[in-house]
Amino acid sequence: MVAPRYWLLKSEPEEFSFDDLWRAPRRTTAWTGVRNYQARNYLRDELAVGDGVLFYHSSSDPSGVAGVARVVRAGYPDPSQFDAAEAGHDPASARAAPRWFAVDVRAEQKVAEFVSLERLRGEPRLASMGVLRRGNRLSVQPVSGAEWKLVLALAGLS
DNA sequence: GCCAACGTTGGC
DNA sequence: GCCAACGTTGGC
Repeated sequence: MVAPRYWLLKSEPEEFSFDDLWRAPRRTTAWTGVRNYQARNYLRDELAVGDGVLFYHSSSDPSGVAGVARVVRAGYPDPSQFDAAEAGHDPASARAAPRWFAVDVRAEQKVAEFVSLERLRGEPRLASMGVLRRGNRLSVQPVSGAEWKLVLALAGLS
C-alpha cells in the first residue's frame, strides 16, 4: 500500500469551477487540456487513484481553494489533443505516442470555508507551498501531507 | 546550443 | 489592464 499523495489542481472558475464539478455526472470530470510538460509528467506518471486533490480557483476574485476532490482514474492520453475542434488540439501529437495526458477526478467535499490565497499566505507553515511562490504557473502541483492537513483545517474540513 | 522574440499565466 | 515570471519557438 503506497501512502496517499496530494495534489493541487488549478482551474479558472469561469471555465470550470468546483461547483461545476459538483454538479457533473457522478461528480466526475476528465482533467483535460493541460499543455505544460512538467504538469504533463505529473499527470502521466505520478497522480494515482485515491490521491487527494485541492481544487484551486485561479485568475479569480478571490483565488483560492474551493473544494476537495480525488483522483479516480490515473493518467491516460488526453483525447482533446486529437480533436481539431478543441482548443487543446495538437496536430503534432500522434495517437501511437501521445504527448498530453489527463486524469479523472471526482469531487469529494465542498469547503466549509473558502480558503483564499490571502488566507494561505497568512499561514506561515504553508510558506513553501508551490501555489504561493512568486511567478508560479504550474497548474498541477504536489502538496505535502502536512500542507494538505493544514489546508483542510483552514477549510473547516476534518 | 544560444538567445531574442513571442505567448501565456495569473496576481494585483 | 498591467506586468512579472516563465515556457516555447525559431533564426543563427
